[in-house]
Amino acid sequence: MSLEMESCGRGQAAEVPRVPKSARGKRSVRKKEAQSQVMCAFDLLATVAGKLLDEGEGSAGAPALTACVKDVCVKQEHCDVEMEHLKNEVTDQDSCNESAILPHTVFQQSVNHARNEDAKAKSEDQDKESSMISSTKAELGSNFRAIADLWSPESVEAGAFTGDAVASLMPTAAAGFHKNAPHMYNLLDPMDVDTKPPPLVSSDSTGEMPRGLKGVTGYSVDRDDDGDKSSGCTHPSTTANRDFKPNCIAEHSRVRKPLTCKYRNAAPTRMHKSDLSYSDVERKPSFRNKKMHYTRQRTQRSTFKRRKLFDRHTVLASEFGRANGKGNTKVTGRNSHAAFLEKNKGTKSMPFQKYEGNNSAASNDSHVKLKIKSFKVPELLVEIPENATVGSLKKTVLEAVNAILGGGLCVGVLHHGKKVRDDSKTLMQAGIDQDDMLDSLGFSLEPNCTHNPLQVQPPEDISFMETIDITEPLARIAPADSSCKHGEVNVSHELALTPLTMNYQGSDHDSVHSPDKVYTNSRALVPVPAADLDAGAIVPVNKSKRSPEQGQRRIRRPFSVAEVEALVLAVEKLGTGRWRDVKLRAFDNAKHRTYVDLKDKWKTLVHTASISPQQRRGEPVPQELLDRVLAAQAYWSQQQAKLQPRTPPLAEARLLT
DNA sequence: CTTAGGG
DNA sequence: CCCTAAG
Repeated sequence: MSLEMESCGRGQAAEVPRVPKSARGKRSVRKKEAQSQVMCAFDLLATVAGKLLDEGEGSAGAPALTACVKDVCVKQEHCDVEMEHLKNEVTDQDSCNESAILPHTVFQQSVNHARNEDAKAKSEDQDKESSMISSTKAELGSNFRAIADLWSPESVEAGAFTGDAVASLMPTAAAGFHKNAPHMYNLLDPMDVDTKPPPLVSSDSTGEMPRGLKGVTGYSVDRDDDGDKSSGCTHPSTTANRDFKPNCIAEHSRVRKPLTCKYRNAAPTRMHKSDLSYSDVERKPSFRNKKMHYTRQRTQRSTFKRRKLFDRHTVLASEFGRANGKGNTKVTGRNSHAAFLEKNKGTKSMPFQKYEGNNSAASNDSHVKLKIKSFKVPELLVEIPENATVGSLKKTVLEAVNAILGGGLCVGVLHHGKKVRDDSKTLMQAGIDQDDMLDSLGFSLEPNCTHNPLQVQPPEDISFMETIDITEPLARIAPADSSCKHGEVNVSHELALTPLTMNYQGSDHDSVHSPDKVYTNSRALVPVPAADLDAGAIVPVNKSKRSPEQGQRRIRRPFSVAEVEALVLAVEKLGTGRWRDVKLRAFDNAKHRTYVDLKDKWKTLVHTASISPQQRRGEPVPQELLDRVLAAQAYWSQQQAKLQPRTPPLAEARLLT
């Protein structure tokens, strides 16, 4: 076994609960929404906890923060995905799972369509696997979501899952940031259904740039078009699937509609307080968040093509462990090794501890404190190259776990109870051999990876990365292609998460809930700024004046090169005046990143491209991209100008005639 | 809600 | 990123 270093390119991020700001202005509304979100979050957690308690699922003895590898085995091809169903369904599974799965299902379909015959067989396998993964995630998701939200609110959203499904079907793309381009996940091409005609160029009605553009700007539209549209299928810069036309996408939208409706209609059920579950919450978007994602409205009312059914309903987690951005977002050895991923499933058991709220003094203060001692993730199937490094092992496991919890966690490796910090060491060098894996290897879930081992990645995009970072799933496919040269390690273990302590209040949706505190006791775990909690929690209806709660400024999330690349691609095609479309097209899955953000980013990009490299700061953006930024900016500005002077294309055409 | 711009 | 004015 030799190794290859791989840093854990992922950090957790918890996003400060925030109501989509698009609805700026109406603070009162925002407040209310946040409030609702918090309430729901707590209700959920409470529900989950309650269920578990009822089923006496507590494994008091589970040592927190550690996991044991119970089983290691080498397998051939794909992992056997055992779809062991969760035993403790926390709630209305049907609707819950369904909603969680839909996205993938749809995605897969389109992806498969896109694939070529020769890839068909493989595709099916993968498809199957993805499917299972999706299901698994859905299941786990429904059960863990509430908790997971504590760490990573966004990643739990449907969008996050979607990415994986697609990713697993993706060919092993070349290295480079492209691979992560978010647009690749957007199979749903707004352009295909968008009724809004392109603003500038008539020939652009199909979302294509005028041919002439090529000459003018120097960038190829074709590349963009094909690569982009076939997104989930191929690397944008790859010419491979050029011929592939995104028809499936359009279909997609259509297909989605019914599903969406289904989902929406599934809301009606009854449900008691005790029944209140995640799904329940989900079904009440209106209640939780009146202003759904901005992309929603238009969509819903117009074509239903969107599938954004969930809103973020988290408010507990907060940002933490933010890497200071800057250059450390790079994942090394990214494409170097193939192998990976997981399969997991299993039952989850979360030992809870319930104890009366001491301060229940407050009259009807029905607080209930729940202490989650640990989480158990029964089975995780991990595939790693024989020459995997500790780092890659961590990453792999992390990814598997993230897949379950939705991200926001880091994985630590313990050997004989001792933390193995050097990620660059090979398992062997670290003294871990096959035999060891059976009994002396352990994993720990760490909320924050600020220490060297697990490289820190700015919380950045949990959701974004989650969705666009197809690296992982991709990797997983590789082995298959290479006829699985690598051994597959089937690791079955328990993962104990740091305990969580929080207060939870009854689920009176109409009342104000105010979690006292949410925290985990492990160092560095999601420190929740009081503000955040207060934000959603306390919404003094009368306190007209300051409500800084809400005011929390969103955490800063530097755009990664991948994002920039996606942005550039989208703008090249759509122009600079259609941010909403750009958003939909390239950042549909990035819950954060509003179109305003994109617009702002573009603004800065243009600026950045104009200044000398020395003056630039932050993660350096490839000059190539900057050049494209300028080209696109120039081009679209020109178009803009053209239209301005009351020179309708037609008129011009006539003139020419 | 979206855009466009200034802060 | 935030905030606003406009559409």
